[in-house]
Amino acid sequence: MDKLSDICQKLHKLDYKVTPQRRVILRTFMEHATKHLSAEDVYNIVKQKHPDIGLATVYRTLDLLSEIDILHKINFGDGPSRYELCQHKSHHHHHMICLQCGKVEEFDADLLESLEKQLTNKTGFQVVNHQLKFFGYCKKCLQK
Amino acid sequence: MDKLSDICQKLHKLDYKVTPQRRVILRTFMEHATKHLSAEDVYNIVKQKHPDIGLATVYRTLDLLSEIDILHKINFGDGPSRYELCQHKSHHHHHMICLQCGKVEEFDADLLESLEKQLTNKTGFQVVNHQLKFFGYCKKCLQK
DNA sequence: TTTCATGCAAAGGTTTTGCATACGC
DNA sequence: GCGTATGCAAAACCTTTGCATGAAA
Repeated sequence: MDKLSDICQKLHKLDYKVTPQRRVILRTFMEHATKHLSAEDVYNIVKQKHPDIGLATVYRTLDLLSEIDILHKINFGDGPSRYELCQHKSHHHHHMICLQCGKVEEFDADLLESLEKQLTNKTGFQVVNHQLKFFGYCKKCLQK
Repeated sequence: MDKLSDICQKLHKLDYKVTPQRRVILRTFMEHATKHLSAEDVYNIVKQKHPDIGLATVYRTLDLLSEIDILHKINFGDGPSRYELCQHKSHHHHHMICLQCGKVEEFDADLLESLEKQLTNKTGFQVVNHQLKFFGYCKKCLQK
């Protein structure tokens, strides 16, 4: 979908500088597209090839990238906030969190459009995004 | 719905002690049923009539009550976790978070049952609860 | 050359923990 | 009386901030 160069262009257009740190953090998300990384996760991955990076820079970059809708910030209720690339699908992609083992799986579906319309009609609230989490037990844990 | 005495009975049955602190924290939620209280909120309210209570006790009580499904823990992405009484409706009650003013409103609907069934069929994940948040702009902010 | 980004260290906010004491049962 | 719950203070954990330096445009 979005390539690194596309995202750098977006940064440019918005008058943000394209620094090596921002580049390497973005690349980290592309190389771990299926995972939900915390700031600490990103920091540890990036430090291997870029040992001088600071944790504060990671936080600032994640904030920035969330602000401009490149990353999506989620909190699963275990400690830290986690981030994933937005990509186009993200609006219809939800999380299943296993209460036993803590694993987070993903599920794509869009049955919320009609619910959103109903909500706007009733309340006047204009929806721009939603977040849906399912809590329960994953297949593996059920088999035990 | 659930009265204080019912909840105390539940504590009893599970071999937890019914202390004045637990009682007063529960009463706080009953008296602020429409709000989403953080640990600090609860602490400040309770301290007015019970100045010796400790913040750690509040945290431990909120944890306990969430564990046994009396309270429901939510994180709206602004600092602290917040809590509300579960009550029976809570499974079909969702939150609308205004990106402008930060106000949290509630919306009741149950269109997720069919989605949950579909999810279980496809993935084998057994759902016990869900959490749905809508982000957008509230009526008041739209009018400005 | 100007301005924004970075690294470091310190501070801030939220939550958890250890331990001696107090209290429900 | 036994064992859990409490209060306090300290620590742990996650995140933000101030400031001097460094690098992108």
